[in-house]
Formats: sequence, C-alpha cells, structure tokens
Amino acid sequence: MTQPNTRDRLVQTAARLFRKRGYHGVGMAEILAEAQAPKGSLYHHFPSGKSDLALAAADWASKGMLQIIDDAFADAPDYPHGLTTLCYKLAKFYDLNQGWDGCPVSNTLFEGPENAAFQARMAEIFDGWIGRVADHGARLGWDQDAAIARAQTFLRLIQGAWIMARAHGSSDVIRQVPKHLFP
Amino acid sequence: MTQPNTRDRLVQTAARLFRKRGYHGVGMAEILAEAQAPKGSLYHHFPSGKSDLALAAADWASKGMLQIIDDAFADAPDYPHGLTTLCYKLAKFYDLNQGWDGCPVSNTLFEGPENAAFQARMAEIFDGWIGRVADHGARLGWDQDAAIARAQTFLRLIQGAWIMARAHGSSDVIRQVPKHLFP
DNA sequence: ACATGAATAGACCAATCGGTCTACAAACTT
DNA sequence: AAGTTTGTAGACCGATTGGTCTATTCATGT
Repeated sequence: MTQPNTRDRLVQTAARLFRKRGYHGVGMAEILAEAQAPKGSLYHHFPSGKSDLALAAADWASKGMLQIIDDAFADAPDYPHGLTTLCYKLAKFYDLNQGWDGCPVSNTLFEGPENAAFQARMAEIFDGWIGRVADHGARLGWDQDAAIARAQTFLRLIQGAWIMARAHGSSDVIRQVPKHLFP
Repeated sequence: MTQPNTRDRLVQTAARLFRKRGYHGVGMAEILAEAQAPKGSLYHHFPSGKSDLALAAADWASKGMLQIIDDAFADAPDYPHGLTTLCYKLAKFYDLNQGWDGCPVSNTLFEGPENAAFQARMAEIFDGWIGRVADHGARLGWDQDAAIARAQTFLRLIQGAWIMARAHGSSDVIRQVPKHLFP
C-alpha cells in the first residue's frame, strides 16, 4: 500500500494517537512527528487546528467502524450471529493494537463539557452506528423498533466492555458480550 | 458542613475536575485555584504530584460509589429492585453535575497505555464495585456465580450507558439500564 | 518558653502547549 | 512562459504545563 497523502496521514495518525491517549493526552508536535508532516501543512488542511483534526479523525474512525459492522453482517444468517461476529472482529481489533486502545470516537471527541460541537458530533456518530446495526437487524427479520432497541443495548454493552477490557488488559470481555445479549 | 482540610479539599477538587475533563484535560494550576491551596501544600501531601493526586482522587471517588451501592441496596426487597434504585441514584448524580461528568474513575485514571499503575488501580476499583454489587446479590438469594455474572453485566451496561448519556446530554439512558437487565 | 516537624505560601524554572507567520516549492491555468 | 493556487517547510511566539525550591507560619510536645 502506497503512502497516503499528507492530509490522510495526519488524520490517521491523529486518530490512532487520540484513540490511545485521548484528545488532551496527545500534543500536536507528536502528531506532526509521527505523520512526518510539517506544521504548515497541518494548518493548511485544518485551519482551526487541533479541534478540526480531531473531528476529521473521529469521522474517519467512524467510517471504519461502519465498515466493520457491514463486514460482520455480510454473511450472517441471522441477527445474533451477526452481532457475535461483530464482537469478535472488535476484539481482534482491540488485540491488534497491543490491547490498549480506547473507543476511537469517545476518546477523540471527549474534551469536556464546554465543547458542544464535539458532543454533538459524538452523538451523531454513535447514532450512526446504532442505526447501521439496527438496519442489519431489520434486514434479518426483526421489526424496526426491536432492532433499534437491541442495537442500543448492544452498543452500550460494547462500550462498557471496552472500558473493562482496557482496565484488565484483555479482550475477553468484548467476546463475552453476545452471551449477555442472547442468554 | 465545615470546610475540609487542605488535603481533602485537593482530593475532592481534583476528583471533580478529572471526572469532568479527564486527567490530561485539567492542569495543576486550576486544581490549586479551585481548591484554594498553594502549590507547596499539594507537593507536601502528594510528593509525586499529579499522578499521586489522581490515584487519591480515584480512591475517594470509589469509596463514594461503594457508599451509593450500599445505600441503594439498603432497603431493597430483592436484587432487581436494588439495581434499579442504584441506576436511579446514579442518574440523579449525573444530573446534579449539569449532566456532563464522566465515570469518576476511568476519566481520572485513564492516562494512556504506559501507565501500568493507573491501569492496575482502575481494574482493582472496578472489581471492587462488581464485588460489592455481587455481595448484595448473594445476600438477596442469588448463588454466588450468578450474582457476579449479573454484576459484571450490570457494570458494563452502566459504563456504556454513561458514555451515551454524555453524548446525548441526558440521563435517561442510565435509567433504562434495569429494563435491559431484567426484560 | 523553646524546639521541632508539619503544613502553607508562592516565586521561579525548563519544557511543552497550540498556534501564527513568512518563505518557498510544486502543480495547475491560461 | 507567466501567473496563480495549493501545499510544504519550519522558525518563532506567548501562554501554560508539571515540578522544584526556599521561606515562613502553625501546631504540638517538652
């Protein structure tokens, strides 16, 4: 795979670092160094700086998540199988990054109560994930309301399990989620 | 209530600020100013500085949570009622702080992959909460393993719901947790 | 009254923070 | 070929970061 252009390199590097240590935990200097980009480029592509970059990084991460969801449900015979595959894919993703990454969106966009724009985008993105999971549920025979409710519970469980996985340094918790959803 | 001593004031102020904006999102200067304490006092009570203070703040917050758990189960006739009361208490706590606080422990102790001490303490504290909830479950007639499993699921759901509550700026999600646990 | 350790007070520090600015190179238009 | 836009490069900036250090006050035991 060829080297992406400067803008993409910045977005992806920022996404990775924010995911790992949070918005405030990462400085611009580090992002620039890892992306091998000069400061001028960053402020050319993202005129308002770090916050712009964080929003772009969260959007990019969200697209990735939607892709993972679609992949998980692509060959699923039913809703429970799709969600189970999804959990396993997420656990694998967790393990890939030395088992220490956080939710790519909440870790990137959680800056504090003041930043309403970040909060709104976070809600949008999460709703997007829930909607996508619910769509697959509806496609696989659930009625719309039930599919949405199931998707909401699922996402909450995954978020919580992810935190626990980080605390304990193990992705097992993530793989256990389907067992709790479909006892 | 009388003004607590300097050490306690520092711990509680730090807990509140970290909970709101995370470890890296709060500077020492702000903590000092809000706690009305000079720098010398802080480094007297917490020789290794910010990290020491964060651990103390997380411990203090954890004690508060254990108290809330006990309170919720004090008059509960059974396990589901206790958990429901607990969720309502947590939702109320969420609303009290302008609906924007995060989990007092994960927000305080999540600094990044490198800090193993923070990670370990986080796991300890979460296990403590799970254990406490499970104890009440066992006391109310569940067998030990089932009580622990239930408590784990509960805590994951609460953590996830809390994130969603923050994203959407509403504590309703937290109040819905029992409905998902006991459908 | 005096001595002693705990606690308070804040000046001070190097390092880093996010961001601005000017200069220049490359690419595209005409 | 000339002109214009887009992107790269990094020096530089004031503000803030977490932390150190010395001086002083307070509390307590003798």
